[in-house]
Amino acid sequence: MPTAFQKAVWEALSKIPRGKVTTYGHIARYLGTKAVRAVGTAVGKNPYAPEVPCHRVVPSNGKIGNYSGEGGVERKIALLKEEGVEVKEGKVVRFEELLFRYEK
DNA sequence: AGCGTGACGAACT
DNA sequence: TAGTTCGCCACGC
Repeated sequence: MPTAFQKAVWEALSKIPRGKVTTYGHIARYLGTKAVRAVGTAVGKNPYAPEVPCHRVVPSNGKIGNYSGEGGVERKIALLKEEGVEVKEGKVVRFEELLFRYEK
């Protein structure tokens, strides 16, 4: 049974447009919490992947971060590339340009 | 209620 | 610049 917090996180994920990425920090800010770790925990337990684009979430340093789904990080990178997000040497290329910013 | 863990972030050394 | 420390809080035990 998903908690209200997790549903909120997944809903935020679903707002990310194809070919873009966002960060855990942005999601946390959007949800009104300072605990990005809680967001990471919730995203990691996403049972709807890849229906919910959890692979479009990366750390604020522009790297890929982690992925609990099938194939791990490599799979995450493959999914991003298919959407037009370039990934080189474990990090997102032109990260700031591809960064999706939530509206308040 | 307390403790450890976690797909992180920012500050500090 | 890299590595460490602390903070954050949801969740399971």
